Amino acid sequence: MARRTRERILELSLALFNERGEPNVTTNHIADELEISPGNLYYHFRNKDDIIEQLFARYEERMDQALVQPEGRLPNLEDIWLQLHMVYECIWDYRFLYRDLVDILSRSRKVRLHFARILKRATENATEVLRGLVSAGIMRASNAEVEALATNILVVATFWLNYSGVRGEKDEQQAIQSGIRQLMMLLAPFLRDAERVHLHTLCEAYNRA
Amino acid sequence: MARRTRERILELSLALFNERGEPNVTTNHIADELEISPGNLYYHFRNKDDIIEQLFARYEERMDQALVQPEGRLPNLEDIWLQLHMVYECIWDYRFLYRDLVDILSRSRKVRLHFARILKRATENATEVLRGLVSAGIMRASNAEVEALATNILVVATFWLNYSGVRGEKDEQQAIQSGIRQLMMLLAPFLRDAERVHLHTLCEAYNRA
DNA sequence: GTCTATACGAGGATAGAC
DNA sequence: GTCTATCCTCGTATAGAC
Repeated sequence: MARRTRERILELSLALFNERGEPNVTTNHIADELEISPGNLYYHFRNKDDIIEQLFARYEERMDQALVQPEGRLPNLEDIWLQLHMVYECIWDYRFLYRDLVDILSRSRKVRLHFARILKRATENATEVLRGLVSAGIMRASNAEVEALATNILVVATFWLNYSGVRGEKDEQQAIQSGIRQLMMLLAPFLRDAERVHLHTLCEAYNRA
Repeated sequence: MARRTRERILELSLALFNERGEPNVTTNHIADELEISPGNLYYHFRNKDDIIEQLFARYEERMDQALVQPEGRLPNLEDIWLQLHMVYECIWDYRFLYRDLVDILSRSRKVRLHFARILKRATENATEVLRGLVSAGIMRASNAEVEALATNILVVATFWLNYSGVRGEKDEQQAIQSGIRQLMMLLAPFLRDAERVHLHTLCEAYNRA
């Protein structure tokens, strides 16, 4: 039962962190709900931060997958939409990280460095996609504009769930859909007219879905 | 010395919250640094949340002032720049609120409602300014675009200091300047060519300042 | 208004038996 | 691997003297 208990601790921790916020979940809560002893929990993990670091490692792996680019061809608007969906799903599944981002990063150098890496990679990814759109003639923007746009995409993506949560939005799918639309509206003004119409059609379609 | 002590508690609390993060500052820390007793602190405030609510009231008043529109004329780009500066200065001075926004809002219904009010007012303000630019012919955008743009401005403004902090930026003026530039880059693609050039000149000027 | 002293509970963590 | 028992520390908050 060793692996199993360790796994159950991680799963429940993630669920409780997401639901109640990491600062509001103690090791005792976790042990209680699993009906194991606190001592047992501390057999499997050095401390609470250890649990968070293990969860972060899974988050990082998942996000890395979501940031993989299709090889050998330029992405179209549907590709982008799909990728944003995977990114937001990942953020949603580990939203406790984003809810208390500054505190969590301040407590662990390791997590801080790895999060910086993810942010860097995501920025490069966004920049690359945007440059692809520009060189395909789908989008028109200067280098400075691409850079600023990539940053704004990162900021909005990183904090959208916090923002929509503060605004009272509770439904996951709703929050994710509106998050994607916000990002798309960020790059819409740079698109050619034909592509802008295409984007609007996509938005309409997903609004009804 | 009554008013004075109360005032000193509020001032130091704000400074410590901003510096170390609200969750990492206890009432004992505050009392210690002021060289007063914990009991004395609790004579002036019911509890820690009471201190936060008082600080929030000051924040709210300050932000309300920053959101006042000049009467009787449409704002130009310099007006907008100045207003954004006042907004960011206010956010900076109360950045502990933004650092742990979700947690702080979850603990106090009062603060939650008032923050929602500020967010609403800021969104209306942004929308109004954008509509002004559109009707003055300085900017071209549909209603849907104005709405999405206003939301993105709010998201970026709300979380910019967190984002730039996570990225390692420590200098206040630097962070604020880059925050303003990011917001300006958000509306740049909607501006007429002449105004876009004007904006770039402004950016250059402030970059050197 | 301010202090001293203290109660109380919570959370993190460990020792040692089984 | 798991449990029981326990410790320690910290943070909040109050009582009562001055």
